[in-house]
Amino acid sequence: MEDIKARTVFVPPTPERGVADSRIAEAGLRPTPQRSVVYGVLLDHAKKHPTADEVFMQAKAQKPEISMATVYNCLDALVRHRLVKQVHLDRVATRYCSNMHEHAHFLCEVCGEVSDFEGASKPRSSGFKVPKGYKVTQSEMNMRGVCPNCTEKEVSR
Amino acid sequence: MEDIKARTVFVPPTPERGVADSRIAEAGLRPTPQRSVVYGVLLDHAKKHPTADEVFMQAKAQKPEISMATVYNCLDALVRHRLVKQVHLDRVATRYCSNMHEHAHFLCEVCGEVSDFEGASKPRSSGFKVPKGYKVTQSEMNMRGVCPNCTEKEVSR
DNA sequence: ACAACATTTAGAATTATTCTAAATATTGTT
DNA sequence: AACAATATTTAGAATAATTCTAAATGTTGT
Repeated sequence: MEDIKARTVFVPPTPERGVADSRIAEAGLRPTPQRSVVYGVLLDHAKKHPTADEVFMQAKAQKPEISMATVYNCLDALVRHRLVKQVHLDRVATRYCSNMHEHAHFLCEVCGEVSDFEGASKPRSSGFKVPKGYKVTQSEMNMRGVCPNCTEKEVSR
Repeated sequence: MEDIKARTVFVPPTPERGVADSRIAEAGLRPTPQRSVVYGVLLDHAKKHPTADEVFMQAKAQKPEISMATVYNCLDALVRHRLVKQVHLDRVATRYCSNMHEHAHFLCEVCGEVSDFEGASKPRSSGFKVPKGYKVTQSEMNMRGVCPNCTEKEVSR
């Protein structure tokens, strides 16, 4: 039997490589083709919060020689240079997010979809008292529950 | 050297098993010896935010036959019944926390220590606008940075 | 006492992530 | 341009966290 997934991998309309490259450079990173592709995938799929594995598959569609190790290297570099955020929603794979605006993440426990909630995700704006002496450099606010879609389905059962 | 405390004060080798058991029962879970030990470990080490592996080691000290699979089973049951929270701070092991008061977690990127910050960690109290239709059942606020101890050390280098 | 069901167990299997060492690419220096 | 120093990428092995499986044990309700 044929592997359908192999045919149906979503290949995005060539992302704005230029934007990716210049942001990578601005952030003080060398804009290698691999970083460019990895960051491009994240910019294109900002709403999807892909895992490293998903990024790898997308990146491979654009650059077949890319390796998983490189994807991890690039993701780490992008995270260290504040172009990308890690999202730690549960015990399984870390997700990545190129939306650097202040926002929180919501995981639907029924369908598994991740959504962005705009609003205060930083300690100050969310009314957090950071004890004296602590230097906070990053923060993430995560929620879980049921999304509107799944609530509807549950009710109508 | 003699242990004075051992003669003068009752130092329980295990936590208040009774407290653990009754809370487990209240939560609607059958209070098995394993769940009791696992929850007891978390109650005793609330400040330490141990990983499943660390819980396993502590639990084994009290109940040598306990298995890793059981520790995961118990942790999952405790989490599902809202006696314990998972803390997803980074790409490595999930941590567990028996402090169910509203609070956030802070990870020091230098020493790796995890601290609790009291304050608003729930969407409402932290001024979050949860979009209409979303049902939020759990939330966690996590921060990273440098703790006072490590800031001091860095400065004096 | 018995059936139905829940929990525990050891160990295998799976999955995510990190490591390693060699190959390749880039940068700065002459 | 040639060369050394440095950074990045690569494949694959290694490790670590978590999940799965099937059998054994324990519990509950009748």
